[in-house]
Amino acid sequence: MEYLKQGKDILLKVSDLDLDETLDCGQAFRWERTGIGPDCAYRGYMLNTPLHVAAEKDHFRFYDTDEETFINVWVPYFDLETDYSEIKKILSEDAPLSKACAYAGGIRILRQDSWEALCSFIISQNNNIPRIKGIIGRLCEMYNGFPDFTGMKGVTPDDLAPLRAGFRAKYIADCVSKLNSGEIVLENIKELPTEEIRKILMTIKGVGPKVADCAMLYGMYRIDCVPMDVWMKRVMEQFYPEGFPEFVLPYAGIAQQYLFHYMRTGT
DNA sequence: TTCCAGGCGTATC
DNA sequence: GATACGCATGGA
Repeated sequence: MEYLKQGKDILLKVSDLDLDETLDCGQAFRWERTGIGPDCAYRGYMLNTPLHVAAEKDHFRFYDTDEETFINVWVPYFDLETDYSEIKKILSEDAPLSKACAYAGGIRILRQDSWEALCSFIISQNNNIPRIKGIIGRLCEMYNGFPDFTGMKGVTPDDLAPLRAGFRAKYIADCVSKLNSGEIVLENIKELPTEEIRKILMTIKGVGPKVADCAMLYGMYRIDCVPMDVWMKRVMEQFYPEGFPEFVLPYAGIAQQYLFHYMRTGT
């Protein structure tokens, strides 16, 4: 990974990054493609830090981005200091994973904010991606940006009716309540063993194993977590009835992302 | 009209 | 602990 400043923009050179594969593969819901066809560009946010990013010939252009924001926000968000070539090399020892990596090798795991990821994946349950985006979009309209949970203190399901989140409104309210009371402190539990974090997150109404694993994988960078949705269950039944091979386990969450995308959009 | 969507809570055995 | 069923909403 290397970058240079060009006027107000930052130009990034990095391998193993495809904006479509990374920003539009169901791990984050606040990115909109602005480019037409091969002219690939996105606008979106990490919490309330905006970004307009475009893929150009041999680099990515981060429009109107100062160096401090780039280093502190976007380098970790896009996981730019992780060598995905090396990880793919390891994973490709396995046949199905080799295909999945070749199919969409530009996927990266986005290191999102823990609260934003938790809230987003509570909304994601039994839901489709366009509607998830709609609900989160209305949440941001309601609070003039993605709210911090402290800004939602005392919120009731009725208050959230304009989101049209359906039965998920009461889950969001319970999550907000537990975070504001201090019953759960995300910054603290981040450091605990994965199993303990999962158990704590699952005390929130509407957070089961799948949502908890998404919150950990995307919001706490626990890349050993494998969110088991309907697609991954099919993958596991079909290719890994005995579970992943041992050498995959440390990167199982990343493997999951390649396989999930391959299963959903590939052949 | 019916079915389904990156699940989960609840009831029941 | 395993298995069925309802759940809000909206698009196909």
